[in-house]
Amino acid sequence: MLLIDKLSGKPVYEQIIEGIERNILMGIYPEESVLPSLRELSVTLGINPNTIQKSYAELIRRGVIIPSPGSGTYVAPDAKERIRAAAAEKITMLEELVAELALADVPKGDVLATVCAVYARAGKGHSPAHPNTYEGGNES
Amino acid sequence: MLLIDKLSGKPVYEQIIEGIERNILMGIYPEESVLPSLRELSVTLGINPNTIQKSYAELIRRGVIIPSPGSGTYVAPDAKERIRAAAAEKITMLEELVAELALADVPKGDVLATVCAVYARAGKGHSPAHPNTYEGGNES
DNA sequence: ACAAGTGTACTACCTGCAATAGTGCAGTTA
DNA sequence: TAACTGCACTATTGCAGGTAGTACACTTGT
Repeated sequence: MLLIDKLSGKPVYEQIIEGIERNILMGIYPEESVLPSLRELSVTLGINPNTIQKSYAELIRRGVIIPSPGSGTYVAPDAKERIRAAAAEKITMLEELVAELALADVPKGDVLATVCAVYARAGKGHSPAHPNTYEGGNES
Repeated sequence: MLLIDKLSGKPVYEQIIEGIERNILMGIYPEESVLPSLRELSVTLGINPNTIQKSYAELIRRGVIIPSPGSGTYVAPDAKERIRAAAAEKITMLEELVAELALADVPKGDVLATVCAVYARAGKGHSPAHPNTYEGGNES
């Protein structure tokens, strides 16, 4: 399920985007499956349909999901790949954040330890090599 | 000098806060020295005095700078310490960002390499222990 | 053919935040 | 005293996030 925190200060439509991408990466929304409809998500999340649509529109723009008017909105066959490619650009953000920490004399060891801890928690400490072993293709 | 990018999307007053903190950490604004007056900064940056004051007010709230009405605004004697303490809390942000990267299968090695590269560039790769021995940087 | 559900596209409105603009006041300093 | 300082206040503009409601064209299942 998607969890929305209206008090987090973070725009709701961004939370929805991140939540959907997370669900896709975790396999909760498998590639080529149907997403909840705008109105359905709107009801379950208690959020205006227009806000949902804003999120969907952005994901469509990124090629992560594909709309099929009258039928529904589907997870793109290469959704995970696209999400990963976009996420890789977050390395830039990482650089900026680490630069601030370095400037503030946060020990390099602390930062490295934090990174390792997070990866350990995520259970992805090993190199992923080629994550191409996934599900069989069919589509509408 | 402080550089403000009005097109960055980042609020100007935040850029001013970060710029001043950076200048303090780098010794450009030494502890206990006088900061530019509201009106002076307003002119040199081409920004409304109220915006500058908003930035100063936040830094005052954090105890990083100390106002002396009629006289000027001064860098707190323990300004660097306070800034560093606040910056250490950015570890939380680091955790969140790294978690996203991990989820997107960005190799742990890439992240670690990025961290090391940034620290090397910053010239702070060695344990800081007690960072009270360096710089006499000044300028204005 | 029909009804229900789908995505899409609008317009209008409210709210809060960032920023500008201007004025005035009290304190400090030379 | 004059000039500077920080401080406080109001008003206004612009923009982004979000809500609300409507309408339309398409697909699907019966």
